[in-house]
Amino acid sequence: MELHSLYGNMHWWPGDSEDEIVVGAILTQNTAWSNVEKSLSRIRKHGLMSLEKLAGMDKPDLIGMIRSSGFYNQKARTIIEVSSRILQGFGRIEAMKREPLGKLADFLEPIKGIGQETMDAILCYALDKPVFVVDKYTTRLLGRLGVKDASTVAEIKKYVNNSVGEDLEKLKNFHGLIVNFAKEYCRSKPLCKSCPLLKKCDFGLTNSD
DNA sequence: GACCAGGTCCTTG
DNA sequence: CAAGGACATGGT
Repeated sequence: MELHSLYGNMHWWPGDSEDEIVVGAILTQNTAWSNVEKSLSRIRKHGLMSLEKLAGMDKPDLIGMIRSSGFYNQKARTIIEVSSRILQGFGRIEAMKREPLGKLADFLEPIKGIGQETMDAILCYALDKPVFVVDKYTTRLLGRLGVKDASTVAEIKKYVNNSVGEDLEKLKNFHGLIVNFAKEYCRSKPLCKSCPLLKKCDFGLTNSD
């Protein structure tokens, strides 16, 4: 709620297509978004920004394009693997969206290189499933705000679901707001003490959202 | 030069 | 299950 008033609405997750969101979700693992953007535009420029094209790429070629995002060996492998599995299992993202959340989670979960957060990001932002994405910022923020019953990822999800329910747009928005907020105020590990929001939120976030 | 970024996997105790 | 290391580039 507080964050909302500061930044307003946003659809969030940069990316023109669902395919690009999937790729971005993998590339951004422990990596600054500015580095990810370079990789994405390189892929786009070569006309390869589709799961179909990516699935058929040679790993060295893909590595050449995503080098700036770091961890390029694992990420290239993951991108190719995810792309070909989706292609084989569903044909394309559109078809995937019609499947139930549980089935999609079971499909994504065993893929190497797709961890909890990446999976949630794909489910939420590419597949429109009502899942709240918990990242390092979220844990830190709620921790700093003194939300005690929300110290594990699972607890945080439950906590957020209690306040925003299954409203897809709100879930998308809330994670986006946290990331934006964090980028401005939370450069260092302990959340910035001079942040105006945190002062207010010692009351705010805990019981509204 | 050190530290960090919208993590994940694998190995140890 | 918690902790520790590896993976890697680019910005401050």
